[in-house]
Amino acid sequence: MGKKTLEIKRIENKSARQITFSKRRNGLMKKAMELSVLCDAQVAVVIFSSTGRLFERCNGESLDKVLQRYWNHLRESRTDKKELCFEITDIWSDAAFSQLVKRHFGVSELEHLTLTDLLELETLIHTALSQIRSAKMRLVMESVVNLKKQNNMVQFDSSKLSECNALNFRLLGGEVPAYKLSH
Amino acid sequence: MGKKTLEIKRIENKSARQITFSKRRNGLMKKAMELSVLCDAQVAVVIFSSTGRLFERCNGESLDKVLQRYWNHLRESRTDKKELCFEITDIWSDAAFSQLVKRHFGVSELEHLTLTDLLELETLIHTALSQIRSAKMRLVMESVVNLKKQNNMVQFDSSKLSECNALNFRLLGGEVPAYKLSH
DNA sequence: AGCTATTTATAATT
DNA sequence: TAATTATAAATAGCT
Repeated sequence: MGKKTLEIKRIENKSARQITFSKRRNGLMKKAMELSVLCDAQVAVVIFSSTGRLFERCNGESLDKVLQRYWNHLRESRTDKKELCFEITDIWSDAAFSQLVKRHFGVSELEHLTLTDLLELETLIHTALSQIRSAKMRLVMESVVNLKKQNNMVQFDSSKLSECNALNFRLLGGEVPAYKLSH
Repeated sequence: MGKKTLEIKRIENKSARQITFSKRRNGLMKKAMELSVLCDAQVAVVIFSSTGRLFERCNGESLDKVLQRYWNHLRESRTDKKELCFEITDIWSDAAFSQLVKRHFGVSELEHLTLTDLLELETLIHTALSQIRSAKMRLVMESVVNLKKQNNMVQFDSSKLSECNALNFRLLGGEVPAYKLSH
């Protein structure tokens, strides 16, 4: 499509490659737009240049939304594989969690969250998790100190606290801490 | 690009639209491939037809990987916004969490996870969270029963357990449960 | 960034 | 549904 047929292989000349990249990138984006309009389709294009620059294009809805749809598509096609050792639970059955989402994003359906929302949500969850763990750790440490003082009573509750802490570590893949509560 | 210039607007005739979709989709995918090879770029195309069918194409690496890169790109460009009320913490600073990832996916760097991995990870986290919460709840309930029996001692530890439980609910957006431990 | 000779993509048709 | 053809669009090489 030019004065000579161009063989489809990496253009070695750097500036020629840069020019071709710019021209063809525009062409691709235009065609993506045309396809979406003509055929009433959702089209998303993500391009990273060799220098790491990001270019994105999407019709109508945001790229987030299309990729969210892709994401859900993956999730659905994956559920029958049942690769996980845990049972798959519906996260929306957890009232506290859905309240978190509702408070932060004002929606109650996962489908209404965009990729950006999910990123934020992910950060929130991780932050909450680590805050919970460190706070819990602090409380347990305090308990250790206090229990050592009152060593002979309250055995039941110290074992419960210990159990509770160990559970966290097991579920999240860590080891039970060395300073086990004595009983 | 045909016998007549086609106006870029939705093709109303359904079968004509279907034919154009098929042709132009192939054309777009071909151009995406050419761009990636000629210019050494990563190109990902995601198309949903009006009937909901998914078509995807990506050069070399998997689509997952490119979208993962897009994902990371979003994450990076978002951190300076500081929209969150929580401080943003690096999830990899949490040893227990990184062990979970290492055990399940065999990698220790977030960048090596694909979208599919992240989906699995997300499920794992949610499952772990709800298991922790329900287990914790059960332990607290047991404690209530036992503490009521031994009502006059162990005040310190019952308040700690209560505090620990309340913390969970606050961080994760729920309400502190009604059955507060007495002290 | 523009120009133009060609190649490529594709709309209409079969 | 696949193949053909006439034409529009994209673009390689230059400037």
